[in-house]
Amino acid sequence: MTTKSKKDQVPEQTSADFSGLVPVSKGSRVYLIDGSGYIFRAFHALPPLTRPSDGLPVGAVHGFCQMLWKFLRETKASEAPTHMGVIFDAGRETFRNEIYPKYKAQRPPPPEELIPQFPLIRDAVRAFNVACIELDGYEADDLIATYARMAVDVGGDVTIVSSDKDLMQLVRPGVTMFDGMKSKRIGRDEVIEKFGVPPEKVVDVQSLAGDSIDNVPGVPGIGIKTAAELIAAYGDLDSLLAHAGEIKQPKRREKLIEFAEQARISRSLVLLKDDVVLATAIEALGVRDPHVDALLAFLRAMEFNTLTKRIAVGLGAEVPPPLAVSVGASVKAPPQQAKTRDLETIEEAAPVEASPAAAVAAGAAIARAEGVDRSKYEAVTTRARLEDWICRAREAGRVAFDTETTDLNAVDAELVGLSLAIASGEACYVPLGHTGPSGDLFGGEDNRPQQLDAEEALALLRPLLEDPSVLKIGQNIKYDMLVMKRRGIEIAPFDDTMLLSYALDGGRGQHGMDALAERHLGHMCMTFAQAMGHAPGAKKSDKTFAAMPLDKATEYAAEDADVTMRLWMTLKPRLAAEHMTTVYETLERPLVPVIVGMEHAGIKVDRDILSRLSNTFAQRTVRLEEEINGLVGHKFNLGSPKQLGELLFDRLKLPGGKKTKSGQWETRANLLDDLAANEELDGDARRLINTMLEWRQMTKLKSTYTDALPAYINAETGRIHTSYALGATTTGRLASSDPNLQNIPIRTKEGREIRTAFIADKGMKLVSADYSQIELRVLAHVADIPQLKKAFAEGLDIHAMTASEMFGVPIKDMPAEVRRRAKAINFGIIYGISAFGLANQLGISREEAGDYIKTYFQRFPGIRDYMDATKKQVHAHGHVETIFGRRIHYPEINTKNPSMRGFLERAAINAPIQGSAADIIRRAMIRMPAALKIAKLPSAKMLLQVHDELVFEVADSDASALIKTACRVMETAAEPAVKLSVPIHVDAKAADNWDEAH
DNA sequence: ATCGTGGCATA
DNA sequence: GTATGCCACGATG
Repeated sequence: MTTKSKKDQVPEQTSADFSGLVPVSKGSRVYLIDGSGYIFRAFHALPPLTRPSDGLPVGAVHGFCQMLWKFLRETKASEAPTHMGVIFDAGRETFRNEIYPKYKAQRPPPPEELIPQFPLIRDAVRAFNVACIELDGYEADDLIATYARMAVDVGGDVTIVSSDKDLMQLVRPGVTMFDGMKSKRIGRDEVIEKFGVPPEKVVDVQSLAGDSIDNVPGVPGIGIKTAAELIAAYGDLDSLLAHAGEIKQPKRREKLIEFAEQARISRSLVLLKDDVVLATAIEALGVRDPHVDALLAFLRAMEFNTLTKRIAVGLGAEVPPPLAVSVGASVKAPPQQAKTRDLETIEEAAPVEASPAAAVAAGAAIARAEGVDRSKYEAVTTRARLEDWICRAREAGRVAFDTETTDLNAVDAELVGLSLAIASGEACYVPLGHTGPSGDLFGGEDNRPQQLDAEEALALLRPLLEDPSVLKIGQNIKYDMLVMKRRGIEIAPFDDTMLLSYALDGGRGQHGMDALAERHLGHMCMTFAQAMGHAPGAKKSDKTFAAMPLDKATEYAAEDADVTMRLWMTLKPRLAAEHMTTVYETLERPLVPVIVGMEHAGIKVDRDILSRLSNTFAQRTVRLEEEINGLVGHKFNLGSPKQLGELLFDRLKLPGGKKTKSGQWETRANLLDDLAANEELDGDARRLINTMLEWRQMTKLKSTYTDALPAYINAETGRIHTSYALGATTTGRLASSDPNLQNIPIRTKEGREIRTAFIADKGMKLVSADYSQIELRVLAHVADIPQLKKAFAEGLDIHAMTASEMFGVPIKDMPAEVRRRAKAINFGIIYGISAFGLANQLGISREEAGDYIKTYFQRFPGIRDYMDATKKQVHAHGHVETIFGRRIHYPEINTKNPSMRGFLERAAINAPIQGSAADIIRRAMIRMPAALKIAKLPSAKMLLQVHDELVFEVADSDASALIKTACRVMETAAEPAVKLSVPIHVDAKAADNWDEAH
């Protein structure tokens, strides 16, 4: 086993021992590569390139890989670097924006094609096994300055690979720059040539000259030439400004006096910070050999055929076979050499079929090679052992991570322990908060098992969890991110096996770990009950993870991390092979931190309002109950549909009774409504039914909402923190639970009262922004229905238009009933209409409903075409797609059971419509935090999503600005990936509570 | 305690 | 007719 041999080389485990870390000392040759510079150059200097199979833009990734490979080869041969790192800018906002808000403010956002390539390029760096470094709040240049200083301090030799003039201030003895494009060293002389002053005065010159690209103001009218002249004459900026009055030229003198402060601000912007507190130690930059398999798999997945071969040959590795190629993948990069062409031809000739691609097979094979052996897991209880695991995670560049807590609800959960896995079968558990076997109030303390102090362990783990060069892999990592966020740790970068499965296999089953382990690894995970069964504690409620003995906890927890790592190895390669990278990278993964923020924020709820409503509902319930008992003459359980059905249809022999499939009398509200409308009924029976309906409404509102919600108010925050499931629905919608805040009543007056309990904090407003008719608009677009598109373009009442088109009634003074029918039909269309369902909905005969549908199809023939095409597609391929490429599978679609098939066909018709709408709001949500930041709305927080509605909380004074930004983001969310052929409209309103805001 | 069923809240 | 989650009941273990 690799673990063993590695450990064998390290006889002692002490806190100072970081196997794999290489200290920097005299003679070290440290290479710091300006990653962002590389990216932009790769992007702009090279022609655009898209991945043949799915059109994902990958030009910058390709150029970057090419440049990095060339650089690695050349320097390895000539200069033998000892340390190397690629350093990236982390985000738009840095500490410089605090000094000067306009810094880099006018810089346009990166081109759309470049955005999905940023994470891929980081993946590439990791695959090359080069340290991949970034830090929130700092520019790459500051990190480079810091590493350079550290290296020089101990006598190392630094090369900064960049041609950015902003880095020239760092040149000094021991530090040179290298322009990879021109293959030219930049030393002291070259800096003097560029700036007219030596490197140590570059900052002074830049402070005067400013920089229009970065929006560094400088002093107007002074460029590099003049600045250099002045600095040469006066020595430095401060002396110059002190003696500004002595300057001969009047214009120059006045400007220097007037803009002295601006020059000083400019200096603080230009001066690089060389004492950043780093997340990645410089020792971790030690040069390592590439991960050959990972690198080649990555290049294959990107479909860089020539580059894959070139690098495979360069590494002396076997050229991996190409991935399974789909129909559209015949376009290949032209071969560059005769020799390459031969290889290409051989590859083309090789049989390529729909079987799993080589990378996929390889990943799955490793994941399954050895069965899960719980006895091999380690319980980590010493600092030294934890440091060893962290170190190995760093070396591997990735780690599966899982937390164990006291509660399934992440905002209430207390951390009990966490597990790590570095490779298949290599996993450990770090207990932190176990109470021990007799976990009662009195004896618990003494029985606490020996374990690391939580604070100490987290302090060691934080740099790993936040290390941009180590990928953290989780299963439903949203949960772990929330738990860690509450301890001040932001996990990044990450992958989520649940979301990988969701993107790949939506509709093919559940995406929980147990289901995935069984499906992909043939492994049955230990259940919580199994592990817990061995713990003492009479009451179920006592059985939290904290009480579990360490041996069982280790088996259970480490297995989770092990299985997660194996699932990642199985699923991640499929992403590229099955062309789901764009879906995962643009619709799934980026949503996780957004949801984490929303769940963390929660929404304020007024306990008193709910309690008052509960009382009102209780009183009304009692009165209704008395009335019903009086009418019936004896007591029965009103909440039992069985008893009610027997009363109405067996004893009172009321007409129109229908049975459910289990033989019970049906007593749904719909049916009771019809029953009450029946002329044959006497007054008492009618009163009974109507009272019963009212009783049901009252008890529903009370039990599901006003009684249940207060229990969810978090004691610390006073707010309700719902949980959003990201992989629960087949269509791409989110699901809300614990509590479900996506089904808070709105239709009835009494129900809507409940919404008044959802309030904004003091000095704040709630803003609700909702898409108008989003699904019908999507339908108009995907089915290409001219009348619908025209109606939306003109802002007409869409249901009235439908009614007018179908029944020939003028829109003006249209009877409400006519419009209601048209509305029902419109919804029916979205749901994959059937005469049976429409008849049910409208309370008309099946024949009449069938006629409506016929008329509808005559007036809008495109709808029938769309439905037929969708059915054809799903039968032929077993899946349908949203407009953004999300796939929804229907593996059972060809079932012989006709009613089942009908159901699946309707679901398949609905899925692209509901799913595309879900994707649109996902895109809006993903963009929202950055948009709020740019719009300078730090008080605004997104709190809730209700399928076509987003709820925000914002300072009173910013409400109207938020409405503007939120609407813009939501209305343009489909772009630029898809330009809809209908306008998208969003309504938004601010108020003190959710009822008034909606 | 846990499960299936009926019923009902939302988009 | 689509997509969810939660409640109470009543039968099961």
